[in-house]
Amino acid sequence: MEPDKNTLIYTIIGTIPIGSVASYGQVAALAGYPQNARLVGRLLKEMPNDSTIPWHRVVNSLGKISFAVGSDKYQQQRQKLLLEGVTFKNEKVNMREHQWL
DNA sequence: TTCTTGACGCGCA
DNA sequence: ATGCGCGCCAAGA
Repeated sequence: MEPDKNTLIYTIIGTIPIGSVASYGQVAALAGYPQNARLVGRLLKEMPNDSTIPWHRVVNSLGKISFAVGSDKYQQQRQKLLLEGVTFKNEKVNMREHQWL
């Protein structure tokens, strides 16, 4: 396997503090891949379920969860964020208060 | 090997 | 605010 990008990305996501969120694009940029937000999404999708990384703190640039509203995954992520004190406004995170960086 | 997909993002109308 | 097109690029069919 090629742990390079993966490890770096996972590490970065791991540094997102509780109560805040980052966009796929931001994480990608920090990892040195500006322009490739999809890379982040793909890795998260293929990440092992037993991993402890806070994947739920990653949302799209609009502050919305990248899953169909009402879907199982959507509910899960929303719930995790709510538990950390993240507030929403019409299915969108209040970026003004929770945006990382 | 080519074509389609997709946990994205940005510029423009 | 909303929709559309295009760029990105690895995985799957």
